[in-house]
Amino acid sequence: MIELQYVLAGDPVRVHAPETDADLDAFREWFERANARGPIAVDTETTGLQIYSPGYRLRTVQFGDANDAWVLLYERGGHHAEYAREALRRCREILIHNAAFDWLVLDRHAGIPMETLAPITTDTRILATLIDPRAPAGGGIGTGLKPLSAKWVDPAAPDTQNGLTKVFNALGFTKETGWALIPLTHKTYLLYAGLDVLLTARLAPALRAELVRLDVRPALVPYEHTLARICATMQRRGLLVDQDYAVPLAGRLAEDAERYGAVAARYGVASVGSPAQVAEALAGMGERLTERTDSGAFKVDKAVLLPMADLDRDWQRIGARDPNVLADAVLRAKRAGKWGTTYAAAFLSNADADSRIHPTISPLAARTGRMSVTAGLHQLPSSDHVIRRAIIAEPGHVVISTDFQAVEMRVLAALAKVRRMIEALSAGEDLHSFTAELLFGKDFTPGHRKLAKGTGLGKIYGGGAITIARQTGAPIEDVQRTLKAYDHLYPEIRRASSRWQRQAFQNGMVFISATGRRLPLDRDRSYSVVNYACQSAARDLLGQALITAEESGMLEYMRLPIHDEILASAPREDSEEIAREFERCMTMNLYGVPITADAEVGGRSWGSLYGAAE
DNA sequence: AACTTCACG
DNA sequence: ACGTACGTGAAGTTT
Repeated sequence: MIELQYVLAGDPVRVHAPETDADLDAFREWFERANARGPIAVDTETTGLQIYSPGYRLRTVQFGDANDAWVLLYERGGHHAEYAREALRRCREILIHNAAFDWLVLDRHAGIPMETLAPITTDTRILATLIDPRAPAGGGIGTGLKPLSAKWVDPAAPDTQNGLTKVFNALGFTKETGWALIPLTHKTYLLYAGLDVLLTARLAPALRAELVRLDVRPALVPYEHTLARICATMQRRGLLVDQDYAVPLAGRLAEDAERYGAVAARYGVASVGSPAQVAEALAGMGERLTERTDSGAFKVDKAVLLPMADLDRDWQRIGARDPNVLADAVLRAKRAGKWGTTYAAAFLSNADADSRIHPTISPLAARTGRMSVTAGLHQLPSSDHVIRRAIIAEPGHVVISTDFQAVEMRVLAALAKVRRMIEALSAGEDLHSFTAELLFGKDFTPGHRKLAKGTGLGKIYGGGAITIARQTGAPIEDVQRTLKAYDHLYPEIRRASSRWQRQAFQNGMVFISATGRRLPLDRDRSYSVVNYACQSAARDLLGQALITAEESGMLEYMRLPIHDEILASAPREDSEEIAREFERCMTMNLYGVPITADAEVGGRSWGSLYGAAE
């Protein structure tokens, strides 16, 4: 037995790594007692983060309570692996920090189905996020094990991840390769593996006490754990990449990027990704750059370059000036480059041996509670079908996309009790048309509706006339007039904004959402409370829809949540019926305001919903 | 690591 | 008193 000592918050703690069968029996004895006493903290060490990549290995499985950690050398197989699996099957209650990762690792590499662990798991990361959802960049301490342990367990608790990186480097490995290459019984590796469960075990009661102290709605805890399980199930399933389509697509886009890059090079721009080079070359051609970035450099983004290339926001010729050839080349080179690398090539490199992408779906990611998805799948171009065409439904299936209709506006109407909005929505009216008619009369144009829509969204985001004008393309005077009329028409929005800001100020700059979620506000932009309230409540409507859909047996078809949409893959012959079921699951009522959903049944590829042939 | 840009809801 | 676009993930360049 390898035995290591450490001191946490003044208490001596022990890390044990069984080597012989007798050592493993000692583990089993400890486990039986600890398992009867209370929750067991669980963690794994693996060769990396790409759970579905070939050659991926589960190296250790750790079990622990507040004082003892046991690091089982799973990689050695035999009894080491058997004892770990047996313990996992026998656990009554477990604590994991960021459970989805370990669920999926153990599901894939230890044969422990996620479905057996999820119902007995408390995820300390979920608890921490319900206390403060902010990332360090957003002003919070973050939800990593290190910062949380420093705050709640021991300010001197080591940063086990960073500490290991240093060890890796000292051994001649890198941050990436070290996880796979470090000798299994390296003392620091075992110590830190053990500390992670000791810290998690100590974190859980502290976080629970804080949730009680802050009076956070208890129902949020099981709700978030259910969503974590549903999202992890979708992650495990993954999405199919059409290799035969994606491979040539990546090549074609790379060629396009190179061709347009060569044009830019003729004008002195060696690298189109360098704003400084682009700005200098454009200035040298006599173009006047006026907009500046936060740091004072000249801005040369798409909004600046499109008009210079005489293109509108849809890349159509305006006919207002001679197009600047460099601006045009930079725009095209950058778009082809981004689409090629961030999407097409990434699909291929992210796909597993079965051509499936398993994006990390974080159900509780943004400070508003919104979900996030990796591998670019939340940001695929929607203006064109070429990229989405590469993602396909299962063989014999078609793609179904069901989305809420104008959900954030409906949420605003419900939360701010906007009388005329509620009346219109209850009568089944199209909200933006309704607003346009009230503002511009019966003969309002599609442009008027667009302006009404842009102003409504601007209201939710907290935008001003200038920004809304830039977004909608409408003249500033029209926008200013519409904004004024909007306030007159729906006075409850401004009143709710003031009320919510006041509530937040009186509650330590934390707004409590409709579902009881804590939403910290930035003091200098408290106006954003309207956005936070709407975005957060809309996220919880999607969360509820995911849960309802699972209860209706739809989970096997679900592939991805996308803020106001559920993407699914379903057998072609049942697709219409399943689409109607998704609509039912997403149809609900928020304080008397109908929340409605609309399903679209496509062909084999996601691109079919964006104009692709199939 | 910071900055800039670009893709989405 | 007035006005402020919100939230993400990913890639490339510069420091």
